[in-house]
Formats: sequence, C-alpha cells, structure tokens
Amino acid sequence: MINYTDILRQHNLKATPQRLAITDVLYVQGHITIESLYKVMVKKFNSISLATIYKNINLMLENSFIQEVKIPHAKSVYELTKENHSHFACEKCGEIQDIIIDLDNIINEVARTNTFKINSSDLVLSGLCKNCQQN
Amino acid sequence: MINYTDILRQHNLKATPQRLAITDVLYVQGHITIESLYKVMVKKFNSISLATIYKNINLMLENSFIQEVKIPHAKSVYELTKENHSHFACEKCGEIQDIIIDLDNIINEVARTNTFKINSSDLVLSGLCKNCQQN
DNA sequence: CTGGGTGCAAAGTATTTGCATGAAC
DNA sequence: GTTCATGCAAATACTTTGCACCCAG
Repeated sequence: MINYTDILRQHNLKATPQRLAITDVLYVQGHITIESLYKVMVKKFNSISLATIYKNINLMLENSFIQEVKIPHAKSVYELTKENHSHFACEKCGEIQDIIIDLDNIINEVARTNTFKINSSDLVLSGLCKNCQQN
Repeated sequence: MINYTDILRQHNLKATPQRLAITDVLYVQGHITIESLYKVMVKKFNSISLATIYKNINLMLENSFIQEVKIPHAKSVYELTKENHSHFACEKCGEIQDIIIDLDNIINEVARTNTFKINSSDLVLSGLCKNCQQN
C-alpha cells in the first residue's frame, strides 16, 4: 500500500483512515463505481456511511486528485488522476482498462478546421475484452 | 417539420403527438437534456408529465432510434441516431456540436496492439466555442 | 485545543413503476 | 375493439445536507 498521506495533505485534505483507504482502493482497483467502492469500504470500516464516500469523492474531484470517467451504457467510474489517457470498456463484463492513445494529431486537425479551442478530450472505446470474446 | 410517423412505426412505436413532438425537438435542437426537453414539451402539451418523457426516451434508446451522449462535468444530452460522429462541448455555455472525425486509423492501431475487440467509440472534446473565446 | 471529518438521519433530486383513463390503429 | 400510450401519484434510486460527536494535526 502506497502512502498517500502527504499527497492528501498537499490537496488540503486531512489524511483520515477512510481517505487513505479510498485512495488505496483506487490505486489497487484502478477504476471503481461509487457502489463498488462503498461495498469495499464497508469491509474495512463497518460503520462507514455512503455520505462519507460521496463527500470524499466530491472533494477529491474538486481537487483534481481523482477523475470521473463516464462510460456509455454503464455507471461512472472513478480513478486517480494520471497522465492523459483513454479507456476501453468491456460491454459484457464491465471491465475498464486504460489505454494510451496519442490524439494530438487528431486534436490539432480538428482545431485547425474548426472555430473552437480544445482543452481536453475524453475517449472511451467499447467492445469485448479478451476473456469475453471467448465465452 | 419532418414527418417521423413512419419511422416511429418502423421502430414499433405508435406515432403519438407527444412522440412526434419529441422527435421534432431532437431534430431541430440537435442535442438536448431531459430537463430542457421537458421544458420545451410543456409549452406544446401543458399537461405532459416527466414520466412520459422518460418512458419515451428510454423506449427510443432501446430501439437505437436515439442515442445518449455523456458529457464530462455536465448532464447527458440525447440526439437522433445518425452516422458515427464525435462531439465538441463548450465548457462555458454548454453548447454541443457534432464533429466528424475519422478514428479508423486509431481504432485499428489500438485493435492491433491490444487483446480486445472494439465495437464502438465515444469521443467528446471539451473547450471553448467561438463565442465563448471572445467573451 | 481547534478545525475539519465522520456517521446518522433527513432532505433533495432524478428516475421508474403501477394503474386508470384515453388515444392510435 | 384491442393494444398501447399518457398522466398522475407513489415508489425507488441516487446524491446532498445539517448536525452532534470525534479525530487529525
């Protein structure tokens, strides 16, 4: 388990056991829904409340400590903020994978042929993961 | 106003005035949230209920007659199904624009270097539209 | 000690469901 | 006439808020 105490403090968040556990879960799982996060957290803190989950997720989002990823036809997942990347979502099992895709050429091309200024891009590819192709 | 009666019937949906109005609004507006759609519909049918909006949106989604577009940091919008395209979302005024981007090369490249099979892609670019860059 | 965090309960918002009436076909 | 849609009200799901108590710093 990575020590996120200092990182939380840099984001002006007290390093409570609940928050350390949330960051640890995010680190280990990579991507997780609110519902699954709550289920995992209840195992560690049997009296934790959903309100605590929501409050912390929202604080961490405001801080850009984590990011929300909106998945077509599924619930949003949350992940620790890292360098730009895209996502693959398995339509059958729901697994989410990070994928590194260089979108710079595309974004530059779009910027050149349009009147708007692009600040960020969100790409989700959907399909079947290796396991789900076979079963 | 385009006549969507036959198209609705092809999707096994009765062509009620409410449904024709929803399709017309989607056609004219391009992209709309549930909330805005409801406000527009109330002007046309003063006793329409939100339940009718949701039931019809859900039916049309199941039919692939319309699509949901999930926008980062904003509410989902709905649009009539058309050929593959991506979206631009203005972070300031919320305007959504369709953009045609050829992602085939990228998707082929990703498919070649990964173990999953890709069925669809959802790309949303965010930034500032022409107007919002100036004001 | 002090300020912020947690957990509970209640409130608020979003969405779905059941059912009687009414309209499409 | 039959089937399905609408609109209302109630139910469910999801998320936020207020507050008393508690813990990190």
